[in-house]
Amino acid sequence: MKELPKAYEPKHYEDEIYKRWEESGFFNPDNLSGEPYAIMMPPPNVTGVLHLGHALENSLMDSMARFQRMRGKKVLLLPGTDHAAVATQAKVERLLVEQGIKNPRQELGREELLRRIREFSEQSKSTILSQIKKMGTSADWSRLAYTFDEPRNRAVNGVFVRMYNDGLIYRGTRMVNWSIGAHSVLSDDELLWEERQEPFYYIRCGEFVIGTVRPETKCADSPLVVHGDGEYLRLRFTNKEGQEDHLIVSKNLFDKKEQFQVITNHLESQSNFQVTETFTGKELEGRAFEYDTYAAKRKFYVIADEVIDMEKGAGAMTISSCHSADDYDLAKRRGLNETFIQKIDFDGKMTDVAGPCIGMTIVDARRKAVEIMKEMGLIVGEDTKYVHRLPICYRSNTVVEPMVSKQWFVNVDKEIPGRGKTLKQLMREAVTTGHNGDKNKTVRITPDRFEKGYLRWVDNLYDWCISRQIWWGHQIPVWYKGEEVYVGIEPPKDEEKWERDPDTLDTWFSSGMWTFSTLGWPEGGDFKTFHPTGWMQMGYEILFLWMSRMILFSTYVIDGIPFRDVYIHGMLRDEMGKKFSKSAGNSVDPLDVIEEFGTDALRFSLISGISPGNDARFYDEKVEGARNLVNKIWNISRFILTQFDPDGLTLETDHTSQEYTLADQWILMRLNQIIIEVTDDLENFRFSAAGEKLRDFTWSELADWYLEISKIESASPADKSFKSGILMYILEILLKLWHPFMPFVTEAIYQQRMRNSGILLMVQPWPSSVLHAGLRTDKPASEVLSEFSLLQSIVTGIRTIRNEYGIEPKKEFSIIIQTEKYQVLIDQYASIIKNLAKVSSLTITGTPDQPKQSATFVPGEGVTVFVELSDVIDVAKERERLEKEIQNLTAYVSSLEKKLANKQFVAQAPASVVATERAKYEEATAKLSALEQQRAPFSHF
RNA sequence: GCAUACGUAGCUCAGUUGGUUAGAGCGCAUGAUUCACAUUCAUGAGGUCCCUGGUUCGAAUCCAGGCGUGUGCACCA
Repeated sequence: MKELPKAYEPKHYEDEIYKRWEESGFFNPDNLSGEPYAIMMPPPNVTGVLHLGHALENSLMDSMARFQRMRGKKVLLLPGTDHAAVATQAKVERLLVEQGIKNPRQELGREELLRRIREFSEQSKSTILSQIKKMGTSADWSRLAYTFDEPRNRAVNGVFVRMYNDGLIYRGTRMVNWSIGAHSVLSDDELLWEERQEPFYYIRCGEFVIGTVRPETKCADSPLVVHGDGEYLRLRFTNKEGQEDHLIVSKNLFDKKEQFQVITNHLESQSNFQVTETFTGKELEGRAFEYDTYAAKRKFYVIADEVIDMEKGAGAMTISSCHSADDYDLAKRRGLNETFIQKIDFDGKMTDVAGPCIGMTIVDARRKAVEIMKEMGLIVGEDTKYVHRLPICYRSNTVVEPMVSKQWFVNVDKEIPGRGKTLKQLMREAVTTGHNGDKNKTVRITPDRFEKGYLRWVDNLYDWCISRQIWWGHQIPVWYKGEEVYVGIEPPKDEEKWERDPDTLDTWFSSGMWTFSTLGWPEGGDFKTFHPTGWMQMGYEILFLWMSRMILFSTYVIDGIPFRDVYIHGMLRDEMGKKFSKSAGNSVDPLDVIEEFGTDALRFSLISGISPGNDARFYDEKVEGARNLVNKIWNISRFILTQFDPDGLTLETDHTSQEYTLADQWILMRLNQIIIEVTDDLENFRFSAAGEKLRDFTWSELADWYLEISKIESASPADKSFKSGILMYILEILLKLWHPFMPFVTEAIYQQRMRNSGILLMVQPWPSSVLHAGLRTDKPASEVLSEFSLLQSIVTGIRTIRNEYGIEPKKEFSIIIQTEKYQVLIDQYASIIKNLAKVSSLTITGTPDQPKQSATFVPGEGVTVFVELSDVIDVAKERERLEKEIQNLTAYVSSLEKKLANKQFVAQAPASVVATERAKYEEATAKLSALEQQRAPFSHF
């Protein structure tokens, strides 16, 4: 075997290996056989760059894909990107503005702007895709999809038309969320809520006092609304000018001294408010008066309605039907048609009802309106500590305004013709009873606690607003000619006479079909083979945005579920637990990490120490640890491949049971257990647990013990040749087990092992849990394991004493092991003990004599070890050491004694538990008495 | 307000249906270096499993209450 470098250098292998995998064709399931198994890559934004979240997702999905592929499945990991409608258009528009194009939509027009966005995203697409390749993702690039390409457009239009014909899609005027930054409507689920402190103004309106954080909208409000059962007070006071004045406020506000103080202070009219009249809201209803707003003189009248919350503000409000969801509902309900006055336009500018504020932005208008109202004496109070939450556009990061507009919606509550169910019910069924009550068509969510949240979300769902006033996206397949409406996949015949709806569809409308639109639906082929997909993973933040829509479309369109399993992962945070973000300056570029530590190290550090649905921290030390592990695997392999003969005996054919040493049997049994456990963990998505078990086996058992022992047990050429067979066997399995986690290093080693013969590890069969037929032993596994563990205890016990007495490592000493039961065993493996513990002479005796000047320990029942220390023995120290051990053991024994003396325990606990406890007790007692015997001589000192 | 998750060693976290003298990695301490690996090895110190009560023969684990932290939803004149 040729020389291998001392340390694994990822850079020398990764790109080359990836190329080989790609060229092999095994990323493409057409070249694989077996049961189909598909994983759809959650498509990253086409304009995005790889971040840690992608890195985590790629690690997870690729580990799963590789595991399933090795298990003999026909695995399709389908890659793709998302056109991310609003986000992308907003991003490109921002860039264009920076380049001096003030209003890109106006200046460039639809076609040209689309061309620019397309150009930008095509360029960007290759970046993210090549970055995904760096992660080692074993995706089938020949099936690369894009949410905004032709096949996906056909699917989107087809589904839209079908839903329209089923009456599930309708057009209506509604209060919607308007993002001024994105210049588009958003669905409820696209809002982020941000807490802000903004002044809350008490404004007079005639004698009435209303409260608001939006004084700029108080230019054209009417009527004034009070609660019918609310109590209101008319207060008399002396104003700044020293004149008598009146205000009507809710009793609630007046009684809340701290709140009312805001008004008192403002009017500089301390404590001389006198209640002159009291009314209920009903009594006030119908009053009419004229009053000046900051913009114009207006007529007001009073109505009473239960929408008013007496606990809030002043217990009275005026209506802004076009700019508040509650007001809109109220106005609709009460038929207050004259209140639909638009004060803010879709660019976020004040309209011509705003008087002095016409054309101003909301922020400017607010400042100006307050200024004017202050001069007019309309502002009677200002609560500067008011905190409320504002909806923010998740894409453009600007405040979202409630606005009234005509939009397209998906009706989630309408019964689907011929199905007897609503979309809501379909979404519910898929995770509860199974689609159409079929248990085999159930989406299983891991961890299952997210199921509750999902169901609650489904139950509270309102119609989904799917139209967007942007150009970058699937244009709605609807044409208008006067009052006529045409909806179809193909344009109407005399197309030029029709006008197409300029709006596009919500990006989630297309990504919701991702599991089947990517498979050529409705044409078939791949769709038939791979749907429903096997596994999907995503962060909990897009559970509602994406998962729910995939379930909606799958169940409605293709009458099935989109995937059998969905694994929800948490978010990655920095060392301090903060979110990664560019603005916080803590972002980590996965490519930098790969450059420094290698892809395998990055992948393993992302996957270990995490649990589904919970956030995890990511920091350098974690990657360093993973890098060290990668290197350890490299060196284990280097040792085996360079020190032993790869072409010698094989375990499969040349080994017979008698030749196996205890260590051989032990490591093979442990390996067998690890195969079973790791397979089970991966089948149940316990990536972290699987990784930890493998790490522990690889490092603490294989490297630290078995490889060390194999050096000792390979003294003769025959023994060495025998060992080679075992080591090659273990190495091959080890590489396979590690492959899903660390595809590059394992493949690199495998290529060395196979002498670059072109055989790829990535398609080798996953190790089976059955012990190799070559290993036959009369001993049960438990006996092998416990015997080996005794040897380990003897070795570590000696090392401990050596350390405690500060004996130089080079100094060899003699030990005596007193045992009846294990004489043969210890004698047989004396050389291991001597080598690993650096012991020059080892005597085994059956007689319980204690040599003088020695330290003692009991590694297990029936064995006592004496370490001869002659001149270095420190009697006091030795006595103390033994004393401490005995104390520990005594406490342990007595706790077991108590347990076993408990009749209820013996009677009620399962027999196996009682037996285990009894065995523990017996062993501990035996150890204890052995130790006490050793202490006796010391007690004289 | 409602919901949900979390609270275990100095730090980051495991601990799968109740049965361990409660674990790992990192960090720390002591010592080792030609012989696969200092990206290494050996050894060690370090825990009121947030608190209180309950269920049970038995609780880090189940239940109730409390405290603390995070997140989602709701409210949003």
